[in-house]
Amino acid sequence: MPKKSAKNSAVVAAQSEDCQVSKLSPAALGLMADFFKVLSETSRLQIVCSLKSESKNVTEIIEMTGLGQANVSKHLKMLSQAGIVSRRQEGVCVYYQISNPFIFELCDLVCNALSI
Amino acid sequence: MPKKSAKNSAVVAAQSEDCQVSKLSPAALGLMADFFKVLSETSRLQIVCSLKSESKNVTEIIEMTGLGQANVSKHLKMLSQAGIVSRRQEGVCVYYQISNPFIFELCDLVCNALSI
DNA sequence: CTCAACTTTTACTGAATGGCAATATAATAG
DNA sequence: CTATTATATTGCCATTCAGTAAAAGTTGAG
Repeated sequence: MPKKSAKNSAVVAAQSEDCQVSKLSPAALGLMADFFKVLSETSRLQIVCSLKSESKNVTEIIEMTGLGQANVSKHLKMLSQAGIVSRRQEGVCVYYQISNPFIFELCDLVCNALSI
Repeated sequence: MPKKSAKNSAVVAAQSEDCQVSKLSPAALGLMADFFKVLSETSRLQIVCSLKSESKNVTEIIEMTGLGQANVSKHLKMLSQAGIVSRRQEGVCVYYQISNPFIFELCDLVCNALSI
């Protein structure tokens, strides 16, 4: 089983033992902490959820979430820098989409663990 | 009917459809955000990792992580309130242990996704 | 070109929080 | 009882950051 093919699905990778958090250096844990931090705000989770079914432009995200325009723009920048969403410009509109559906698997995992 | 053969881990929960993050109310997303926030600090991840193999008392955690005493105490309180660790007193010592090993599956999932 | 629509950036404020030192509390030994 | 060890709490400071309004930047239409 080559690692390279396993990387296609984050879940598969988790079931193999390529990486174990308990072996990481504090610096590596910092990267992981940064990732969790991006998901640690309700507004950003709302934005992620609004992109579940299809890509949307900023105005559509604003309408779906009810968040302020400047706020959505900043959150999208953070989500983009974290690799969670990707950006695509079409004319005057900018569309965002989920980069890796792994994020929904992760959230559903937590959702079930918390029995929300 | 499960898609694939048995997988006896929290991943199974993610593959079933008990809960989907995309259907949650903002309030429910807030609970999830709070959970991620607990994991969004390097120090707390260090503490969690120090408890991977066995339960430890506060002094042992301080020694393993190199963090300050007051800090460790506060972080343990947060981890405890989040249900990630549990507390057990033995004489003058207080031992903490991971409440649910699910947390390591979660972290390993992220660890692989980030290719750390 | 100008104008309008869409998005990003900047400047600001208030709230939350990590780390630290000092103090307080708890349990046990002597 | 007092002393010691272990843990928890409090007060303070510096930093981070979500939210907002205003300004700036970008794109396409006419």
